[in-house]
Amino acid sequence: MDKDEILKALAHPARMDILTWLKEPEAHFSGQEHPLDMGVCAGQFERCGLSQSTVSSHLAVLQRAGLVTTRRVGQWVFYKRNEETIAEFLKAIGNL
Amino acid sequence: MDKDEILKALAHPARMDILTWLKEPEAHFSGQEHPLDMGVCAGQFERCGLSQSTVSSHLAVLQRAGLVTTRRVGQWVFYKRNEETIAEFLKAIGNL
DNA sequence: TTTGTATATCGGCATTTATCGATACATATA
DNA sequence: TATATGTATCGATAAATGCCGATATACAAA
Repeated sequence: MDKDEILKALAHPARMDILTWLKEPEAHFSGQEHPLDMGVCAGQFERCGLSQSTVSSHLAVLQRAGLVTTRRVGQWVFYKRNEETIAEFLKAIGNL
Repeated sequence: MDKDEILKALAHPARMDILTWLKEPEAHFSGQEHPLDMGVCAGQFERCGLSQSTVSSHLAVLQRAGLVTTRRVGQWVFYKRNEETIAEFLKAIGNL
């Protein structure tokens, strides 16, 4: 758990949005073709208004920081929050 | 309380260090000439290894984000944590 | 094998950030 | 007033970040 890397990852509104959306997949990605318990398909996040390549890059930042996990299924990559790391981070930042 | 601005402010190790040091002034700035309840003198933070101008810039970022308050006394400027804003931020980030 | 779809990576560009030394500004003191 | 000290701002430069379109890669299906 690299706190500095996590803070840098959170310091962008699009990435914060993605993490927040992922907290309630049913509320934000109900239209997804695949079952939501597999995670949320990368392409779904293009709703933030950025290009596919930019979104992919933001997702990579979140993953490198350990804030999300990914799972490839066929041609798709599904994203989920990594609640363990997030909880660990929150505990650490809690006594800021 | 601008959460995004605060996250950006926190996303630099030197600024995190400064905020952390300010949490326990007695532990980190006991050598200061002035009483610590006035705050910590700007120059004290040069111990992070950066130049005076760079440190001043980092302090300005923290202040703009509302994370610290300043008070000029004579030729010195004293810094204190802004616990209200920090608490508000922690509450907001708490349900990340 | 060819085509189509989803995602990642690459190259390029613009913007932002970090950093420093030099200088300006504020205040205290001689 | 002149000088010294602490802090902020300026100008320059390098590095990092964000963004896009184009291309590459992974996989599925025809």
